[in-house]
Amino acid sequence: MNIGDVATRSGLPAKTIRYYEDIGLVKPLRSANGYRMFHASDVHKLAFLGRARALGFSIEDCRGLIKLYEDTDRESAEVKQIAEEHLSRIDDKIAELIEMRATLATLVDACAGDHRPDCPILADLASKQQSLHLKETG
Amino acid sequence: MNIGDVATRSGLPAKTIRYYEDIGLVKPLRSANGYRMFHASDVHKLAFLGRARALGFSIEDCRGLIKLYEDTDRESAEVKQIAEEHLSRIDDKIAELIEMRATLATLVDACAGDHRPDCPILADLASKQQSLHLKETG
DNA sequence: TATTGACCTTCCAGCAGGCGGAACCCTTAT
DNA sequence: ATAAGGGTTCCGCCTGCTGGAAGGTCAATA
Repeated sequence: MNIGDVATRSGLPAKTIRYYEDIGLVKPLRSANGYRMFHASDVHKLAFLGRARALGFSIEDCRGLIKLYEDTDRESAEVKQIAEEHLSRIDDKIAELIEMRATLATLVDACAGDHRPDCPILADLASKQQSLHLKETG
Repeated sequence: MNIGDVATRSGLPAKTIRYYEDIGLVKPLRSANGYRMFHASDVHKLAFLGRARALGFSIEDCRGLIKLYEDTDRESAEVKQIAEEHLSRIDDKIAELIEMRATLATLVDACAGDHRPDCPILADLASKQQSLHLKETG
């Protein structure tokens, strides 16, 4: 089947599928006119990739997951490890964003947001000495 | 003052400072030997940028914030608006990550993670036709 | 004076993970 | 014959830097 069909069925843009071929995630054959020819299993694989990417797995993670997926003898521990590492990265990212959010929310709340020029947000950015959110540890 | 000093005092790598000059965030003069010459105010500005970046503001946000910072007649409402928009983006990102985390945590919990090949994580990625497809079809 | 070694300079390449567009080819319908 | 709607490659752009090569400059030392 052609790339357009595969795009529709897998839910990935054709551009992305070409890119995935570029980086070796899929290897479609070519027909006489140069068009990529995909198998049904490629649609499956691409949808798998789409879902893994939607869960935030990196391309390299995906490469590993695909490999494990295609190896029916793999140990589930290997998969779980990749997932747990990713989970941990997500947790770190969430923690980082929550801290950012707290600092920023404090500043936003402190700012009148009216016609006057006085602004605690800029004041804080300009001089961390009087920060409203200093880290006590670290 | 030379770029090395500025890097030390502002806390930004020299590479980053050169990049910031490239994109017009700072405009140091040049001495006879071609070295960049920074004012004390540049150190201040770069530290400002570093803190804004640490709060997750984009470079374009920073450009706006710097401009507002240097305009003593600006209305705090303008600053607050930029900050609130950013806060909203942070909230969206946090929500997205928390949802990802929940899905992934469920899968990780369901996976034995032992020597056996059976893995709910891969099973889910391989055939979850409906849930992650909803945003495109509905 | 020559030579380190630490500075500084520019430019080129690359990271993730693609997106947008140009320029062109293939197929089918009208 | 032509137009629409596939497909192809290639190139550059996005964010926000980071690393490295090749070379100029400066202060200190042997």
